[in-house]
Formats: sequence, structure tokens, C-alpha cells
Amino acid sequence: MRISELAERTGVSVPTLKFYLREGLLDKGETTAATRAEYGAEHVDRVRLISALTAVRELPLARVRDILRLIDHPADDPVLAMGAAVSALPPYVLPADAAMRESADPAGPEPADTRTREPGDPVRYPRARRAIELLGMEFDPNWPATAQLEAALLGLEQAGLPWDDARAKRYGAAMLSVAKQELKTIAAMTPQQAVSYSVLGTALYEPVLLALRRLAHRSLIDQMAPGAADAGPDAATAPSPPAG
Amino acid sequence: MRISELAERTGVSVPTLKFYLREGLLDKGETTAATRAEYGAEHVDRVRLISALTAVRELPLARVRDILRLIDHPADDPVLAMGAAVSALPPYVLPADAAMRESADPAGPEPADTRTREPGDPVRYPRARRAIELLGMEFDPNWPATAQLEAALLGLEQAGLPWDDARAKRYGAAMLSVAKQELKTIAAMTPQQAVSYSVLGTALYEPVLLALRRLAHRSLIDQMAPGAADAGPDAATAPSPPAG
DNA sequence: TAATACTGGGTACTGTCACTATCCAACGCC
DNA sequence: GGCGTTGGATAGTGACAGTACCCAGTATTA
Repeated sequence: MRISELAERTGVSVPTLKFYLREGLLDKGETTAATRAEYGAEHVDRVRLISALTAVRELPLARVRDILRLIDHPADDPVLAMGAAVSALPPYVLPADAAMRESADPAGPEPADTRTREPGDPVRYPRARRAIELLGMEFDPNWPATAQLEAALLGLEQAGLPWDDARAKRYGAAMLSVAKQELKTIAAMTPQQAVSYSVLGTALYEPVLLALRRLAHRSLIDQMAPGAADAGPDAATAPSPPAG
Repeated sequence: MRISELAERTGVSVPTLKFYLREGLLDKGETTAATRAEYGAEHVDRVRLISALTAVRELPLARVRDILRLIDHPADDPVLAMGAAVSALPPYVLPADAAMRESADPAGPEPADTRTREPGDPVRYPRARRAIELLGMEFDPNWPATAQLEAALLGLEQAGLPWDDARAKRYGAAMLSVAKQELKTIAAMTPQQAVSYSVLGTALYEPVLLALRRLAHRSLIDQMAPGAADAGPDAATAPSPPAG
């Protein structure tokens, strides 16, 4: 098919497809003449994937590129691939970043104090460590998600939201249950498939989880106060003009 | 305190604080003279909150503004506030958006077909509906998270990732457990607090959940293949140069 | 054969975002 | 009374994700 058909089938405009081609996100079609190239089903799939990653996850194209590279040149080792995927997805945390921001204290200490740790040095991630060990998992400061957890917990703290062991256990148990389900699928795959699945899975199951959590909230609130969410709230929570 | 001290305490530069003031994200300090204003603890808290929202969630400032407005002018009704919060957080989905993209089929049908539904019309969200009803929750196409779920499931589909009832049940149960924990906290709050908590909670607990899921994956994989993740993977999953 | 429409490929431009930079006059403290 | 700091404003920056435009070669049609 030609580029215009590719555009039609994927809902992505021709100029944007050209842009993706230029950026190397999309392979060139098979050139049949100086101004003619043929695109196939694999191009459709690729564009769909890019769309899913940008539309659903709002990922910057640079990260989409990272993820596509992981899928195109799999690392064979799912742990490796997942680590890379985790690094490619928000929240983006540089290795020592979470610990660096530590210095912002009400007392107003010298920031130079905590910066004595070099970026390459092992950092402690105290909040993440406590949660991880509480859940019986092994604490590994080099696993990207560890820094992400620390940053997230620091965010909670700065916003004054509660975080305690009971909560950590509940959250951890829930996510372990989810993860078990996902890894059941992986076990039956070839390494190649597993890599692709773990990378895309991290990118695309997460929004599902979050949406379900938000739906669960609504559902539970309705159960708590039936009738309160009948007419009033709906009208306001889903404003008719989408421009809102 | 003066603006320079506010900057010091929060780790945000003075020009950036000025920018936040201009943008109305931050209240002006109490003016004591034409070129003098006094900032207080509430300003420190506000800046911390903005930082948490932008750094942890990578939210665009416009969304941060929405969220701050929700907290400043609470709707009294937590359901209302949560709906608004859900709308303010990624994945950003316009009400009819998920259903619109439906038209992108391999067969290549006329897009005009599905576009006969007007943006204000009720849309079906078939994937979301099935999942929601499977979990025994009430399907409400006007709840923002419904559209978000549909978009997320559509993303899975486009990427060719598995999604079935068993998975939906497992995910749903996990998130219901999390949601129950969170609402336990809310029940003991004043409406004011509840609003603030539900808004911030949606914004800031989500990254925690995702980080835990990623950690759980790693942990489970290590249990499956002990030793495989000892030296090799770590070195590569956490590249020493943060520029990666 | 000629006119027309559509490519592939390239360069240059646009709008948005989240800051930065720079300026200025008015403090305030020493 | 001099000098650094502040509030307030205007303008500029760099990254990002496309868009617009142009050209010449190709396919289709007249």
C-alpha cells in the first residue's frame, strides 16, 4: 500500500507518517521507484503501536523510540528488557535523583550536605527500602523502580498524604497479585515474546490498572452514599462541552 | 520570608517562583511595600505541592492549575471532586475520544460510519463496559475513568496484548482492594479534607502503585530464575551514566 | 501524448510549553 | 546615601511534535 492508505488505515496523517519515517520510528517502505514505496501490514502494526504509546501513555517520542528499540533488538533476558522498559516509562527518575531532592527541608539546611553523594554512589532510598523489605522483596537500589518508588513516596510526603506500613502492605499485596498474573503469561513464552510482552505490558497495562482504581473509587463511594451520585455529580463530572 | 528564602527552602529558583506567581499557581505574598512582599509557610507548602505534581507526575502546569483549583475551591462532594481530578490526570481522554478511534480497522472501513455519533451523544465503550460489569460495578459512560479504561483497553488491543475476563477480574480485585483502603481514610474526614485527599490521592498514589508493580515483577522473576539476575542484569539495567 | 494527481524526500516553519534573561524603579539596611 | 535585593513586567530560549511547503519523479487518466 502507499503512504496515503497507511494514513487512512491508522488514522495518522501523511505528514506525521513522513515525520515518523524521518525520525526512524517507522521503517521505510520498500522502494519501488524514485517516488514510490510500498508499505505492508507490519507498517500498520508499527504505526498502531506508536499511536498506542503516544495516545494512551502520552509518552514523548524519544521514549517511544527507546521502547521500539527494545522490541526490535530484544535483550533476550526479560529482566534486562523490563529494567530498560521501566527506565523508559514515567516517572522518569535519574538514579540518584530521588535522594537528591531530599535536601528540601522546612528547617532550610544547606543543600550541599546531601550532595556529597556522587551520582554513581549507592544511595539509600530509605522510604522505598522500608516498603520493599516490609513486603518481603529484595531491596536493590539499582533497579530503576526503586528510585521511582522513592520519588513517589517523597511526593506523598511533600503533599502531606498518609503512608504507613499497613497501606504499604495492602498496596504491595495488590500489585503482587497483578504481577503474578502477568508473569504467568510470560512463563509460557519464548524469550523474544517475553521481552516484547514485558516492555509493552509495562507501558500499556498500567493505564488499565489506574482506570480500574478510579472506577473502583467511584463504585465504592456510590455504595457508601447511594443516591448522592445520581443526577447532580454526573452532570458536573462529565461536562457536556469537551473543551472544558 | 522573602522570595529568595522561599526559593531556598523549596529548591525552586526565584525566576521560576516569579513565573508561578504570574501564572497564578502561587498566591502573591502579602505586599508590605512596592517592592517588598512577605511569604509564609502556606507558600512553602504550595510550592512543594506544585513540585510534587510536576516532578512525580510530570503533569503539565495547566493540569496542576486545575488540581490546585479543586483544592482551593472544593466542591464539597468528594465524588464531584474525584471526577474532576480524574479528568485532570492522564490519560487525558475526551468523552467520546476512545470510541472515535474505533474506526481504525484493518479492513479499512469508512471513518464516517462511527462518526455519526455526536460528541455529546452517549457512546458505548464496549471494552470498558464488559470489564466494569464483570466486576460487578455500575457502568457509567459519563464517569471520566470509563473513557480512560476504554482507551487503555483499546491500546492493549492495538498492541496485540492479551486481555480476557480472568485478567480483568484479577486486576479489578486488586484495585478494589486498594480503593477500599483509600476510602477507609476518607470516611473519617471532613468534606474539605476528603476533597483534597481524593484529588491529591489520585495524583500521587498512582505512581506508588506503578512502582510497586514494577518491583513485584522484578521480585517474582528473580524467584523464578534465581541467580540469573545477580550480576549481569544489574549492570545493564542501571547504566552508570545517567545520560542514558 | 499531455494534463493531472499523487508520491518520496527534503527544508523550513509553527505553536506550545515551561521556564530564563533582562530590565527597571522602588525599597531597606548599614 | 549608596548598593544589593525585590517586585513587576517584557521578551527570549530550547525542546518538542508536528505542519507547510517545495520539488521532481511517477501513475493515471483524457
